[in-house]
Amino acid sequence: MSDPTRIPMYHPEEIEPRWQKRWDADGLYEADIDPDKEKFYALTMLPYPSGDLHIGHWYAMTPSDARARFKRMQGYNVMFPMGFDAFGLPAENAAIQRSIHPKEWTYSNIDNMRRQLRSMGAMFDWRREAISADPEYYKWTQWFFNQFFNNDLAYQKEAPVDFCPHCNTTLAREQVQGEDRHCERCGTPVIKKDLRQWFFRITNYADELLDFSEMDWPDQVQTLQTNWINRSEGASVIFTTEGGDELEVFTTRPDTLWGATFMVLAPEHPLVQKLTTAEQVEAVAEYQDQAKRMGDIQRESADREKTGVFTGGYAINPVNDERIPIWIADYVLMSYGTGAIMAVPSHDQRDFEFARKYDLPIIVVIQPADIDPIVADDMTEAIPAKGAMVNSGPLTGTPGDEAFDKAVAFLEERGVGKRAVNYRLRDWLISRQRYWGAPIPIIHCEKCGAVPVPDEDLPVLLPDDVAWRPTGESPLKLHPTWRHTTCPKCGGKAERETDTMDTFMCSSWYHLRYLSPHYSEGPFDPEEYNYWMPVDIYTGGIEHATMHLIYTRFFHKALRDLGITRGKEPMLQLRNQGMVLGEDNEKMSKSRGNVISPDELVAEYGADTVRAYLMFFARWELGAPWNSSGIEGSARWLRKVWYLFLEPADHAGTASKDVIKDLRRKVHQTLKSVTHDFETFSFNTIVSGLMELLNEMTTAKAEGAFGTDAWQEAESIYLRMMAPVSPHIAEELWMKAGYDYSIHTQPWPEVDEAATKEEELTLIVQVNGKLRDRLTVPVGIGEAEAKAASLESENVASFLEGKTPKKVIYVPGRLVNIVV
RNA sequence: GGGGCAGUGGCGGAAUGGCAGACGCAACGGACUUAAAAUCCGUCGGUGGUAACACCGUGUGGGUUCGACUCCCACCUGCCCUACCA
Repeated sequence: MSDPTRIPMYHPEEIEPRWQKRWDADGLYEADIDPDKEKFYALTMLPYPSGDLHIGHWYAMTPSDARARFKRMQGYNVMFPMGFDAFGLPAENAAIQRSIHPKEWTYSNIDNMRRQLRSMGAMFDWRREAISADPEYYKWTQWFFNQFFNNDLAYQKEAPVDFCPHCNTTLAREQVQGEDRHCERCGTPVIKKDLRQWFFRITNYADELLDFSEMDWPDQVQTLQTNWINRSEGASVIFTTEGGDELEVFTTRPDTLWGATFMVLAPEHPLVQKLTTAEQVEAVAEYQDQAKRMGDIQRESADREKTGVFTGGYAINPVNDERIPIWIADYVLMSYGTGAIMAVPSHDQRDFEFARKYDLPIIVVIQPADIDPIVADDMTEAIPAKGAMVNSGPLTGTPGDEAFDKAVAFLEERGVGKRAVNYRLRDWLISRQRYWGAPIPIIHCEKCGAVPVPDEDLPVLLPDDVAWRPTGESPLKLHPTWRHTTCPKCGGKAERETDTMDTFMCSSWYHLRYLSPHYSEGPFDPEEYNYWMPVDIYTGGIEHATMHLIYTRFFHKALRDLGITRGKEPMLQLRNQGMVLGEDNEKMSKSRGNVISPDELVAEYGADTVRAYLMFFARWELGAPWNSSGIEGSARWLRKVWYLFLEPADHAGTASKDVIKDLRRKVHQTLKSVTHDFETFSFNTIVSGLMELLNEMTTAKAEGAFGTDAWQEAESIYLRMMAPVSPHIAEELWMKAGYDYSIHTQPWPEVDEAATKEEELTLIVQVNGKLRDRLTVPVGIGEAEAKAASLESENVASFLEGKTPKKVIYVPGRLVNIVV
């Protein structure tokens, strides 16, 4: 088909850099405020500068870019920025391994990745690039800390916190993962340490974070966040120890209060020492030691047999004044609720196991209607089902559906408890004992306490000359001079906070820095904010559901309450891509040797082919294993497109009216579906639709359509449809065809609805729902006509076997179903 | 233990409740070529049949419906999240 002597061959390696240079020089993708145009802020998660852009980045960003381009052609003023999340543990760990300064390592990686990102041919507006490790960026990260500190959203607290012994730093609860409770970054199981750390009051926003009503976010992310926050409704109840101390517990089952036969405290509970009697001191101390040694990993495995020790102390059950023993056991966690529970063995499985093991009394107080009368001594497991209250003093007989409310009312009347809500969400621990992060802008003064560095003194610069090897202490503490300063309040001798901030703090607001990355009057230029915010579409991986995506929502809401941002949510729409696995169907990793390098692919096929394949080869939200021969299909597609439009045809202009009509129909039908698929993120069917149209156009060309008006229309529409997918070849062919520069500033083509209409349709004829015949009939066929034609079909007759149809169902334009 | 997602040819996948398997990859047969690559034409879910065609077929079992890959219920398998959460 191709004759290289007549037309140039398709050489992406020549075309792509040429257009990238031209677009760059022309500022084609620079997005500025334009009050006459509707704005569209398209955001994709910024990469970590870990060295190389991997195929996962391309997979995430290419469709995001294509859709941003599509929106632009639709007439929106589209901003699509890019930057680097440059602080944090991985950069530092890698730097340690290689003995290079983290700064040097990070910034040389950024240079490399910026080059790789440019090779994608994406419409990033590089003027808006933001790098979180730049002082002009982290100045404002620190400023936000001050805002939080000054408004009681940041506080310091000594607490048992998660500590990664490999990374030598504390972690937020969200950054501890999996059954073995390992570090999100390095995979090492964490340990608990008692440390004084900085926290943000994200729990103030727990309820608001559960409200997704004004967002178009995937259900899955909403569910993950909802489960993570884990709101539970119940009651807080005040028990009193015999020593007169109040012992508050949280329960979701106030209706079982009369069945509480003992209490259990976490071994670390502050009241334990006071409660313990002389006889029990030794046993309690030993158990506490043991619990401390064991750590959370073993403690929290539910299948382990329950253990515990009696303190010797007693409490009074406030609903019936019963005297019940107080135990300690490691199945009660200090980090949830109040670190103390009332134990109702009859209706809670854990309490049941514990009671059986230590021979504690079991009293049945709930009798579900559909279960035989429960006898405590015969129970083999707890009965957690709701039901009518029994053995419950004045509330005995209360039906199951009223039990909760009545019990709470009873508590409130007596003044011993109240309705309460508890969350699993913990406050966000942001202190890190590492070097490569934004210093927490606090000065500790003996007289004045923790004093924020005045805003005008920001940024607190990270010193370069630091021994940044991790020791478990902040490296900044080891710097000879850095920490020594004077108190901004009293002028006395004082010391800087030496911990740095969690890098998730930097990434919680980067979408705001893109608005005006060099603005010096504030974190962002309000004028830019007013025009561009909120983010219209945010794309990225779902692994951030309970980390970045919850932090950034909190950040926005907290800032809104401080008058800095506006609106309920920062990102209106979210879509998550899946993962590209290795060809062996395993996660890509260097150790497995199954990593696919985008640089090599670009060198071999060109960026346009890689882009097209990434959009085509899987359902975007699911991902799939890589297939290195599959990409040949996309390469073939682009080659075919190239020759389709450039290679002259025999019999040009001789096409019949029918060929022209069919061509226009297919073009406009494809335009309709491609437009729809861009809107709905169905990227794979965009490419398959274009491939299908190519096949049809190849036939039409052979039938003489080349050179006709309809052909020219088809070409113009085809190139514009493919421009978001493969921007370089589209531009090249567009210019070769003699249209105006640039294809990427052209309007999205309009569907000619009339042209999409079929004249004939295939009428499906079914007998009892089974396909028996296909009839070609005119589109305007009436019901009676269609039914009659179907009944006349010979195939149908053979299946009717002379029986009379009971019913004939007609679906206009589709089918006739004959029921016998 | 709790929650979520997924299950369609050898593979990736397509299908507003209405022709299952579009499009592509791989494979096979053929054309072109000294040859290979590239390109082009054709076949390509299973069983039976020379064929026309018939029957079966979207993880399993039920249900709703004239009609189910699609909706509902239960289950199986895989992946992900979460977990003594009181």
